[in-house]
Amino acid sequence: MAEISSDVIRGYNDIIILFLLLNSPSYGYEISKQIRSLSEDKYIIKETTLYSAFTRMEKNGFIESFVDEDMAGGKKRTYYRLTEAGREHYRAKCEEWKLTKEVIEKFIADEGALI
Amino acid sequence: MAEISSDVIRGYNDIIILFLLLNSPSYGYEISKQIRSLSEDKYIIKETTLYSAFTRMEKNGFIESFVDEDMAGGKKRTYYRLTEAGREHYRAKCEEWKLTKEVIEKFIADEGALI
DNA sequence: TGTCGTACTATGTCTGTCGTAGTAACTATA
DNA sequence: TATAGTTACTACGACAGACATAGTACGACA
Repeated sequence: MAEISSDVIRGYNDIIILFLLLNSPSYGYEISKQIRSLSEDKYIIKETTLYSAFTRMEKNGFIESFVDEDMAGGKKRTYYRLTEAGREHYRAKCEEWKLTKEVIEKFIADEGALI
Repeated sequence: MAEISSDVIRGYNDIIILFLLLNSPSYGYEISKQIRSLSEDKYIIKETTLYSAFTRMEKNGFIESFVDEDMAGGKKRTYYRLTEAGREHYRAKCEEWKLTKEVIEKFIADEGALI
């Protein structure tokens, strides 16, 4: 199965992660599984990429973290919730995506033209 | 007018440049103008990005350069032509694009869902 | 004479992604 | 009871494509 290279995805992890936070807070491991299943195994985000995206986006004010201390066994889990700025960032990124898509498609040759 | 940021485009300059070399050799300045006009001013590639892409893609065997020494005024111009490997690279990148598009669209919310 | 367009080259920086490694608790299986 | 697997991260360093800034040099045109 063909895989999507990292370079292609660069800059789109934001959209992907924020989408999964639109309706309710979530945490790293769950988001990673959701990306995998929603993309039907076509995109498997690297752990380091995901967690560094969290750090970056929190610094930018797009998400906020809170820790669930009361899990069984004393384990901790860090949740992230979308801020209003994050929602706006998501909207803007989606607009950008539409534009990008239009532009790139102008540089895709017809099947036949490729011999 | 909204502009496309570099991160969005990252990894797609290859497709864009190679597309413009599919039918005939060309050179930096012309390609840059063609990108601008074909995208209707929505994407203006940076000179340094373009020329470093040439260097990289020549190193990878996707394109070959030759110099036109006989221009009026003794000026030189470096042309690039697509190799067979470059054509294959272009094909592969287009396939990857289709996959990427499908995946990313799964993470784009409906207009209405965004309040 | 000076500005604009053409056609690049050089050098260094930034940043999102990735590779590698490690920690630590719980859970199912043999 | 041992051990492999899953969950849930953190730390650190490296890579590479894109970018900022600057400079070179020729021709055309006013």
